[in-house]
Amino acid sequence: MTRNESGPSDRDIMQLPPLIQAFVLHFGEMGSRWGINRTVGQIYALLYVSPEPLNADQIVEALGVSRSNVSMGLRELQAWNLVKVRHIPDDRRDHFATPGDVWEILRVLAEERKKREVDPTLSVLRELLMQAPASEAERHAQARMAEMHGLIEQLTNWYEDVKKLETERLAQLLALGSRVARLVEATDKVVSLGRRKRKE
Amino acid sequence: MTRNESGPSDRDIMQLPPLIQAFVLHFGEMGSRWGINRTVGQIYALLYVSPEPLNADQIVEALGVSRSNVSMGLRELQAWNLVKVRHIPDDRRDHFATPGDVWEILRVLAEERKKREVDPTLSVLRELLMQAPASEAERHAQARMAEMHGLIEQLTNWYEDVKKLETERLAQLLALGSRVARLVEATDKVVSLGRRKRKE
DNA sequence: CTGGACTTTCAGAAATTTCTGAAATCCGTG
DNA sequence: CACGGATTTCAGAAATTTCTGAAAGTCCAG
Repeated sequence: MTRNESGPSDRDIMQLPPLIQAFVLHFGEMGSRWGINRTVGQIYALLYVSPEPLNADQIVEALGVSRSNVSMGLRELQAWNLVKVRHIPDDRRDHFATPGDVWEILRVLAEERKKREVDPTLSVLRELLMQAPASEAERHAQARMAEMHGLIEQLTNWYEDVKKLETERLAQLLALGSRVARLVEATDKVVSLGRRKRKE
Repeated sequence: MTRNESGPSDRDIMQLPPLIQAFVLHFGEMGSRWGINRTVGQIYALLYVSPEPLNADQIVEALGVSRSNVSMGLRELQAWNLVKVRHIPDDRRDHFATPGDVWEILRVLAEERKKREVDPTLSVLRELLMQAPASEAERHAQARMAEMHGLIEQLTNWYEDVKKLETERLAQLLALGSRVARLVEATDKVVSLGRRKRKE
């Protein structure tokens, strides 16, 4: 039974508590800077602060957007692995929730953004670097591309590496911040000392 | 998505070497995923691989877009600190170039994206966390916001920390990858051992 | 000043993205 | 297998963003 009360007036966000409304609206506006649209941002924010999974109609009512828009938004969020379907006993409708652990969310975000924003460029660069330059201009361009490729590869290698760490260790590393540099410095000395015996 | 498919229109990119053209076109298409528009992406790519600074008209000719569009694109890239003006002796026109060092570019990008994508959210979260929750729903929402805020703050603190490192050290750190975790682990032991006697 | 080389601004056109309602599809039940 | 609730699809409407040409602005040499 759908208790679909027609909205009292306009299409605005309805009776959400002000705190939640502010949060949802902010994510909606931020959405564009993050490459997602307003509705998707709002849906995500709403699910993120919701104590239990919501179904599509609840989202429609809370945000005041069309059912089909919510459907598409949820679809996109699922493609991003940012929401998952939960089933509630004795309820045929799909319910949706965000992962509870913020670290998990961070991992998913990093992974997906890398997949969409970095990997394609990396692969184009690789391809272009394979070709033989046909002029001085192309040679120079390729050298620049090689620089870019090298940097991105270093970054992604590092990322692939640290993403394997358990959250516990990751947090420790974060907490260390640049103090870790001192460690590296120390290691560096040891290494370069060792190297000096053979070379230089 | 793409407008200029294979039309031999005179508005297309002109006599760029194929390698450079491919690079420029890729950055144009990637632009949308990066929150910049096609022209801005293309301008950046073009300047990035150019051996010397270009003036606006050269960009117009290379990309086949309007002069005003180039002007706006350059303006945006300058706002991002991704291109700088260079002056060529005996030439009144402004010339533009990207920073040569890819690490410098990385720093600029990180800084600007943080400024645009993270800082506003952090400040909204802080503000919302100050308010007294008026209901159980708000209380729960605030708890979730606090989790998010905590994580973002940890990340930005880490970032503020490591961005101070010289490129040299930064590269070392990257190269270490997750092996740094072992160092941390070891240090952890040493430190906790040492703490019983003395420090550092 | 004035003329000309260079650049920016801006209103509207063009392109793209987002959103919607209606229709179609799916799927378990009676 | 027909019914009905739940969901998705999709064509077009609405909103937003990007792009352009024309006009205005800037700056300097003469």
